[in-house]
Amino acid sequence: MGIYEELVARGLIAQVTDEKEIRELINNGGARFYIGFDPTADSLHVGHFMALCLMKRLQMAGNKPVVLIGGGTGYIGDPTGRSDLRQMMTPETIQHNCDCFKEQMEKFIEFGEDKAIMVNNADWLLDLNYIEILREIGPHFSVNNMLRAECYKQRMEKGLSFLEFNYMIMQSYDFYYLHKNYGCNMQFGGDDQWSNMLGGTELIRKKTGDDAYAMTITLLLNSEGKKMGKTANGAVWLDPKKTSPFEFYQYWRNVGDKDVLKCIRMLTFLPLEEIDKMDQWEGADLNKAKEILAYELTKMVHGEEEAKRAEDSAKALFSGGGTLDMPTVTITEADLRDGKIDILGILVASGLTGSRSDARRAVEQGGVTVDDVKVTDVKTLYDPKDLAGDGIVVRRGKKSYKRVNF
RNA sequence: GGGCAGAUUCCCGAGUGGCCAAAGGGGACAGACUGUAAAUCUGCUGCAAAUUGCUUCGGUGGUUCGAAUCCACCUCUGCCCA
Repeated sequence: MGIYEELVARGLIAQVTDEKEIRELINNGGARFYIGFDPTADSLHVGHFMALCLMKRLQMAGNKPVVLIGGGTGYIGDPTGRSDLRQMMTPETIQHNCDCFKEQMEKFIEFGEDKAIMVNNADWLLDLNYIEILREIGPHFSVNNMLRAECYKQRMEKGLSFLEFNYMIMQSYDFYYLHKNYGCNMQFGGDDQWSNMLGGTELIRKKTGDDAYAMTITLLLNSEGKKMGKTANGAVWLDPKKTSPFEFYQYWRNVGDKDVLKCIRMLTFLPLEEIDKMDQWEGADLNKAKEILAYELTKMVHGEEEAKRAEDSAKALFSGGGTLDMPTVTITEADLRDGKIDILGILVASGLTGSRSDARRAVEQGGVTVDDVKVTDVKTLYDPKDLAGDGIVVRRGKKSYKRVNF
């Protein structure tokens, strides 16, 4: 089975420009492909992770990856899939984000001579001359066609600025530039990037007469059609400072039944035969699949040691027993009132609730536990002396808990 | 540049002088049931020294005993015309 067939079997491929040619190309290791990453935040998230894994798979099949960091396109902002105007980022933020991306990527992809290379489109986009570029590539774009593209259609009602309108052109130019200077013949991207990517293949054909290909990766959607890798507080980040390994583990441990196998297929490197076996699992057995998913992904992102710790903590927390390794918060003198602290104060100080009102509600609804004993009185007081040493374990709801000491 | 419409709490969206911390829905959170899933039911969703008080309806000023609601100016967004 070639790499192309494997990608299909894993459900990773969404759209391709020319199936036959692309299969031929990547199965024989002939692709020099790029994936672009726009530095919209200071950490990569799950969506990027998928793309990086795809790079790795293709690289293992002998293809040459080019990581393109959008230090230049970050100045514009991709309107795709957004209903409102992106906030413009300052050059400093963009630079900072690029640096963060670079650091994280180096953990997944090997860069170097004859391996993967990393480029930043700031290097060529920022110096473009407006008139020159207009004359060079402007004639090859039809505004009529662009307006018909799905990504802009969605914005026709809410408004689309000229700035954002140019995003597609810049991305197309990137592909063209990489084709000319690095022999890049293929682009990968999220399925929402389809129109932007087609812009590139067409520009290349019009400018050089060469064929270039594009292929999109299936967006990881859950059974309700929502993007996965998002929580109420934002994305699931790869940076352990933004999403702790435990939270990361829990996110995957908690995916819905209908989504587990899809995630395992798309995100892990487990052999397909093994996954097909899991496909037979039903009901409570699926819990095992979730453990595997969570463990595998945590291992890939944070390393084996962290994955084990997250797994142990989860087991201790949900299956009872065992002292677990948990986030600890230390109460300070400033949190005390008359030498003591009440339960509400503890909840707020530990970050388990956002405000005292919020904490009060949590207690009133019976959602707060201290050392496994339900707290029923909002006015319960604690003496800091009792919190010395190991302190107490405060739990809010089923899944959030903190150790609190003084 | 001209005309019109609009900006309400996490989101959508009602409210057009007091009964408004603001309907309804979604989401989030908590409880029950479970398998750390889904579905369902219940509660809850500005802040606090908590049967009360304080701050909030794009911004700033004003009218009024009283303003999310009325007036003036400003900012932003959409539509139409240029």
